[in-house]
Amino acid sequence: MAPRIVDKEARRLELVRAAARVFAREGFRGARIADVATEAGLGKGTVYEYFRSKEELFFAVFEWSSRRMESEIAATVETLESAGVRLLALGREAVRQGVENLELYGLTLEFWAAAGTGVCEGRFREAFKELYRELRALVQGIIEDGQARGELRQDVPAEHVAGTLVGALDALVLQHWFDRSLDPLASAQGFLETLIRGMVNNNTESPASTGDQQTL
Amino acid sequence: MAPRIVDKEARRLELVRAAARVFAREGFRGARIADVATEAGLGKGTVYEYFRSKEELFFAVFEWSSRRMESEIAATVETLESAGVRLLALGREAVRQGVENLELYGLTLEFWAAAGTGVCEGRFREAFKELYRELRALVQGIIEDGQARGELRQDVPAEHVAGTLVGALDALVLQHWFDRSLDPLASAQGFLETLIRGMVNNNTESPASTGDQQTL
Amino acid sequence: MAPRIVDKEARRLELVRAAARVFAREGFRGARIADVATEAGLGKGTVYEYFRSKEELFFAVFEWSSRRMESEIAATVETLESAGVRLLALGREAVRQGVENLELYGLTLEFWAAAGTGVCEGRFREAFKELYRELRALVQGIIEDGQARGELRQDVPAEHVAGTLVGALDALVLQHWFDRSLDPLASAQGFLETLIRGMVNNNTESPASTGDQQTL
Amino acid sequence: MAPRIVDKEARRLELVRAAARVFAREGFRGARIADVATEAGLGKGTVYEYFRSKEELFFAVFEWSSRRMESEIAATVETLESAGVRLLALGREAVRQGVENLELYGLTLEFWAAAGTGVCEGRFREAFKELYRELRALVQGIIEDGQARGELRQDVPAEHVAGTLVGALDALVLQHWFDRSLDPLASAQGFLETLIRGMVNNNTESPASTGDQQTL
DNA sequence: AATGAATGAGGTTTCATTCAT
DNA sequence: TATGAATGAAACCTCATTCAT
Repeated sequence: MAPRIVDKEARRLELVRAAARVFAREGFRGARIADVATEAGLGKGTVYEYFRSKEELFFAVFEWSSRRMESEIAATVETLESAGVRLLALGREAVRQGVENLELYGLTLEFWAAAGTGVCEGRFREAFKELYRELRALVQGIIEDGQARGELRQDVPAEHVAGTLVGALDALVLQHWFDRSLDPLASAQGFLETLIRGMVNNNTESPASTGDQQTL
Repeated sequence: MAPRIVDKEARRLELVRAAARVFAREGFRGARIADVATEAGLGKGTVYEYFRSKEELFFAVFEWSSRRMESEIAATVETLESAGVRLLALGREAVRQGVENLELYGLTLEFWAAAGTGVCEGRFREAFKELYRELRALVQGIIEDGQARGELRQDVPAEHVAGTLVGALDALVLQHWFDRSLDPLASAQGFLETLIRGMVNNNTESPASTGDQQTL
Repeated sequence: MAPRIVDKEARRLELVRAAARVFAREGFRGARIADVATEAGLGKGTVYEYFRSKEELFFAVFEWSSRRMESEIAATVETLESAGVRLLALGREAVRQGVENLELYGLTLEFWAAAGTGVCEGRFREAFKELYRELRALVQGIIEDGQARGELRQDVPAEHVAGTLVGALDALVLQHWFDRSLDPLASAQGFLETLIRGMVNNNTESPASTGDQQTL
Repeated sequence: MAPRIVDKEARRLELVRAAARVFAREGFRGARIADVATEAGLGKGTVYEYFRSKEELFFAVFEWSSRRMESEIAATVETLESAGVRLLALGREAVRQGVENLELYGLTLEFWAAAGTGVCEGRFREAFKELYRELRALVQGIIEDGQARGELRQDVPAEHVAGTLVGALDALVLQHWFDRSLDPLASAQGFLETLIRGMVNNNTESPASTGDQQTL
């Protein structure tokens, strides 16, 4: 009665991960469905049992990776208290993720391009809009929290700083991608300490002390 | 015969500009040589009189646009004095360029992707490495200048701040690309003011006063 | 065990009927085995328990439908006497069949194509040769019977008229298939009356009188 | 200035003729674009310079062949006078065309199938509707002309006879396609003489005399 | 007996590039 | 120098068929 027993959900995930590696390596254009199938140890046709098209698969990779990224970052700052500490932790985590999965960073560039002019343009753009909105909200929340606690100055434009900060961390990994001699973790640390110094309420208290408590 | 040389150069530029529009609109993958030819009002074969291949043409567009971008930014900060003012001006200019040529912003995404995994990967990566190196040097120079003048604190990690700042400005336009409701100019301004506040030497002197002198 | 055999036969027929609907709707090329399985409420693999291949299934549909068609037509003329009446009845029945099962008429077109250039070409051609031979023989028998009874002229070329008549009825449904505003029953009736008028022995006796006895 | 000089119209026709041969031989499904290209002595890609798709090419073949068929038939009956003679001539020509180009007859079967359930269904159906409408009108005109001249009986249902006759001729070639031992020309002749005998006004005058004057 | 997951052969189509004019 | 007709490599995707359960 029953056909071959497989966990379709698990196999789908396998395919997404295999596709992530191939897309990262070859780009959307350069990746062939056959490559993905081979990478997953399956037949070409099988890919189409799980994804309607190459675009669909690509988007699934995007969702998988952005969801993972977001939740890991959110988890990082969950338990901390001081806004300064949380921002530093967030920055470190964002950069760490990029650097530690550098072989997958090409994916981000492909996703951006897809959102720009490429495949499923609208869909990707919408998803990125939402993703960045959430990331900004996370950072903005930390800043506003710090303002409420009296830790940060009231005149810090939380929304603007949040938006720029989110982008800045992205961009650090980007530059590291181009130039491996750069140390994005150090840059994030140095930069954030400076930025935080511009945000803390009591300027006589060195913000560096906040940072010093962090183990890098 | 001599004027022919001028013509060739001019026509080459025409082609680069036409290609820029098409690549921005359709992406590298989606753009067809025939489209570029049509956009330039020329025959398909003619493109190959000026560029060996699609990749070559794409790279020419990259060089043309990045060179233009860089020189415009450099020009902006050339004549100013105070580091704070110069940084604000640079930020505004970088963002302004992106926003005012938003229809060409897709190009940047395509270039990144090309450097990531795509066409001429190595060549693009090398070029971006150099480009970002120069932009960082520009900003780093401004900061170090400010430190030398006593305007900025000695403990500001110029290199790290420079790297992150350059990326942050890029990223503001990126987010605007995804979400037009964001105002990258305002974000840049608010963010820079905060950052500069963390860099200036005499904390009793509000850095906002520096910013206030700027007409946005 | 014994009832199993009945089940198998019944299920095979179910599949043939389901396939008939799908092939008629989608054509041989457009029909997928999966569609047939779904239409029959069975699993895809099950189809292969009953038919070696898509072609085999297609041919089974042909045999089922042509056998049914032929026997229904033969039954119609079995009990009648006069050649004119029998020809009119046969014509009406042939057209009625086509029109009443118009949703299956696509099958005929597919079968013809299969016999022409397509799948199992030889097999279909042979089967059609036999089918038309039998239909012609049926009509030819009616005519020759009429001649033997003195009802029809001796100089009517029975074989030629039979062949053409058989085809003509087919073709009426074909035209109706293309243009629903045509009334193939009326055409068959009007045409047959004219043709019969050319065949009856005593031209003073109106063949229409023969037709008038028919209820349309 | 000028590229390779070719007569695009002529080459298009070459391709249509090559495609006709291949489609007739292999059917729409079995024919590969590569086959057509080879048959025309061109490269695969070239086919797509002239036809947007396989379907488009197929339809072009249909238009070419049906237009040719129609005009040849129309030309045949143009100069004749008597309705009987014209009908005999038309029948002979219709059959002759089919038989003399028997290697292309598979096309007709493919076209019918395409109109039934296949490719471009609607388009083909519409085209066939129009084609048959015109052929019927041609025959109907001949009959009505004969009625006006007093040659044919007033009570002949011109429209119904025309429709059936057109189809009958089609069907004769179809049967010949299945069974080469049949002589469709003889059948057409014998059938038409009988039919005409049922249509002529003065039954004392044998319609066969009309037919006898024809050289078969 | 029944199923449906897996498979890969095969064909359409696109488009960068060439080259005769 | 400019052109665009010709080309064929390359890749997506479909779906008949198999076979483990």
